[in-house]
Amino acid sequence: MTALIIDDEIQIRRLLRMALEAKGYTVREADKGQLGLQEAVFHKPDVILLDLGLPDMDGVEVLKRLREWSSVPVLILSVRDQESVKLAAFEAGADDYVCKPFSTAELMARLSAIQRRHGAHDETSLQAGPLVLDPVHHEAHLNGQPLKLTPTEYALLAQLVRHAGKVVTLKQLLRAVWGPQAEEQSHYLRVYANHLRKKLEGSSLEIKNEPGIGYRLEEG
Amino acid sequence: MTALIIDDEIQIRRLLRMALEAKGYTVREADKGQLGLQEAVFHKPDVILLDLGLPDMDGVEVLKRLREWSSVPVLILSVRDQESVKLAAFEAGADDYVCKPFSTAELMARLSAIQRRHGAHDETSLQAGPLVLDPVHHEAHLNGQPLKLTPTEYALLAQLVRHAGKVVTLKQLLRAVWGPQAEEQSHYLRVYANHLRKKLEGSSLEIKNEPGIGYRLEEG
DNA sequence: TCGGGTTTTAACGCTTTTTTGACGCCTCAA
DNA sequence: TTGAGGCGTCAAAAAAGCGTTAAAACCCGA
Repeated sequence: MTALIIDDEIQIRRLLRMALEAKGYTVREADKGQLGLQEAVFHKPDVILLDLGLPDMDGVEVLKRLREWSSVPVLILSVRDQESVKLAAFEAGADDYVCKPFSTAELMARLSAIQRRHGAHDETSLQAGPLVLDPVHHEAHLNGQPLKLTPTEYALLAQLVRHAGKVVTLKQLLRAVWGPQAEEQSHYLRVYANHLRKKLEGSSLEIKNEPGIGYRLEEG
Repeated sequence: MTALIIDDEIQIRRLLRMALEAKGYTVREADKGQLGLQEAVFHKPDVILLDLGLPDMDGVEVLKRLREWSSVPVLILSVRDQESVKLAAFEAGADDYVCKPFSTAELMARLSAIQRRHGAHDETSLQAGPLVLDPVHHEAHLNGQPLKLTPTEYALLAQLVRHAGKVVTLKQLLRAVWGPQAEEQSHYLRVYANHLRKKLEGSSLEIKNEPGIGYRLEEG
């Protein structure tokens, strides 16, 4: 997951970089519009944070040029709260518009929202209730405590967390964890669901079974 | 294009209705959460404007219930500018969050933005009146409530929903659900039609029999 | 080669689902 | 009026799926 920040103020870039890296993003920066467009072309970020007040060209212009070839989600940052500017930005294809000064937490939430819509699942921090998975390091934390998982256990749990609350079919799980040739080996799931249930014991999470269909991670 | 407004203040509803109709939307209204959810089930709006301060239930709760079976774009309206509320709303699956009082033009622009994103990838879901089937998760929802179905029940109902309103012949149903070698076992259908009728009881849907021909799912 | 952790396989009793069989109703035609 | 065929209903029998446990096979670093 790569995020591109296009902003001329170094303080803002630092702040955003910290927040984004905490969420697991790889961050790239640009302090000018031209440079930002180049970055977008060469590094294909998964999301762009674009300031409207750039020294070399107008932010809306940057957005228009970008939209000629890319549909990457773009969140606009701006000091200007003028309605005409906002409308122009949305017209040009912005996904959201946030005024400075902004709340970092809200910004991250809005980022997730537009990425969710874009279809590219926000894989930076898999989370379901008190359970947090770190896809990069294959680590898990439950209620802040480290949770030891074998690779197979992790893979299965990750799959369940990705669709937390919803049923994931037996085939989907088996394909994702053991590969397509294991689609019929549903006894694997019984064994590993059992392992995970023991490790999730005492938390608010439950792995429920829908007979003949699949499994579901549920928060009680 | 249909928009659903869920808000208890009639002035707000009037204002939004005018703005939306000017944009060419068909508008539906609800002044309570329960009613809003029902509207969403029956009329499948293309976008929802949801006020958080409803008299009967919390707006975030409405959103959660909605998200159990629908991925329609939702824009939150709220008088509250608290960060925690915003975060909860985004967490629950909101697409945007606007504080009252709002600019109508900006609201329309934001609406366009989230709808633009939504149009990108359409989900495949079977529907017949108040019944929604999700083929990916093998889940069913009736009037927004989860409906528990066994694999065979699901397969049969899916077949009926695919041809909702039309007669499906005995052979077609048996082939689709039990396989070609079961074409003569019309007995199965009587048993399972019975199961489904019980589960659909109280809804507007009926499974009707055409003697000697087949079955038909009808909305009354 | 050994030892540990991990994955796979196997076996048991249990629950849920599917199949089967039985019975009574209704309709239609002889 | 009566009997045959299709239908709805119920419930028991059979099958399939599940949870659990433990042992066997596997893998990898020491």
